[in-house]
Amino acid sequence: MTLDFEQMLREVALRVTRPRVEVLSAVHARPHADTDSIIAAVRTTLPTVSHQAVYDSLNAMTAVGLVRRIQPSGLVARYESRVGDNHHHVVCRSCGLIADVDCSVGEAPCLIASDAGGFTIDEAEVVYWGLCSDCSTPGNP
Amino acid sequence: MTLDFEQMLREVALRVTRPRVEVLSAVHARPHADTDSIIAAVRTTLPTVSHQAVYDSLNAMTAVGLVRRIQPSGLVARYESRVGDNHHHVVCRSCGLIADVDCSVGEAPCLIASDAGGFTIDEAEVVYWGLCSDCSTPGNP
DNA sequence: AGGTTAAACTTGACTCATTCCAAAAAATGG
DNA sequence: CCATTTTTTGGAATGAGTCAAGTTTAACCT
Repeated sequence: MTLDFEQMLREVALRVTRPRVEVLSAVHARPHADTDSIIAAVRTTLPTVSHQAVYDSLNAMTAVGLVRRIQPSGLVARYESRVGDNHHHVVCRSCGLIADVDCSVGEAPCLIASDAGGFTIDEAEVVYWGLCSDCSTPGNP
Repeated sequence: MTLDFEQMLREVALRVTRPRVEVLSAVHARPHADTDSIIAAVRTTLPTVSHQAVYDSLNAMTAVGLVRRIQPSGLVARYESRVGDNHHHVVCRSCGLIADVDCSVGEAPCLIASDAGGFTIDEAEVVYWGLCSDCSTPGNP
């Protein structure tokens, strides 16, 4: 499995380093994890990584589109490996759980290709807010 | 004009204080302003307000729906007075300029009433990313 | 009106995610 | 395998936002 990730890094012209491989692996293993969780996960196999190396890796991989950063209002940044498609997210207001949602209105790109107010739009980001099934069960405020 | 804002505060059962009136006025005067700008604006007429009072006012007014907080990924919180309708925002990747966009796909609530993956959704938040007309002019990266 | 009380405000310290920095280490390319 | 360039390290810094103790004030009551 490690080879997979090395390959993916090379394909986007990023140098292959242990921290990057482990970070990429961690993001694949736990979708929607925040930076702290990823640092913790990486340290189980690579105990000495600095938090900075993880931040750098995540930024570099986000920049080339290997991973995707999601950051709903008021929450810390989270990362996922599902990239390239056009899915969105549901966030639980109570516990912060995030789940994927496929684009439901309109077709694939979910994007206004035209410009609005002179803006040239290249991405539409949708966040749905609500309660997950656990939190909407009677008894949880 | 001051009376207007006092009235609005009373209608939502918030105590009428100078800081609140001035904050509300500032949010109306400059849509999409961030907290710092609002603090600065309020201090032109009320030089001694603490930043905490402004934060508190904004939180209280956001909680009752008198103002709306918007917080695109990576940017600081911004506030606007246009509430109750269902408009969204375009954000310029280059300069951070924000403009309003009316709901364009689907009808008014822009909301999946059904539940996705067990979630009970109550709000759909859409952010369009791109470049404003100034920043997409040749010459600006 | 004047007193009472709960809500707001002030001040200043503090948190915490994220970034900056300079030196040390490691990964490619020749 | 060595030189060059990029990463990683470790620690300090930044900055939006929050917390808490004590004081002030708006709103309610008679």
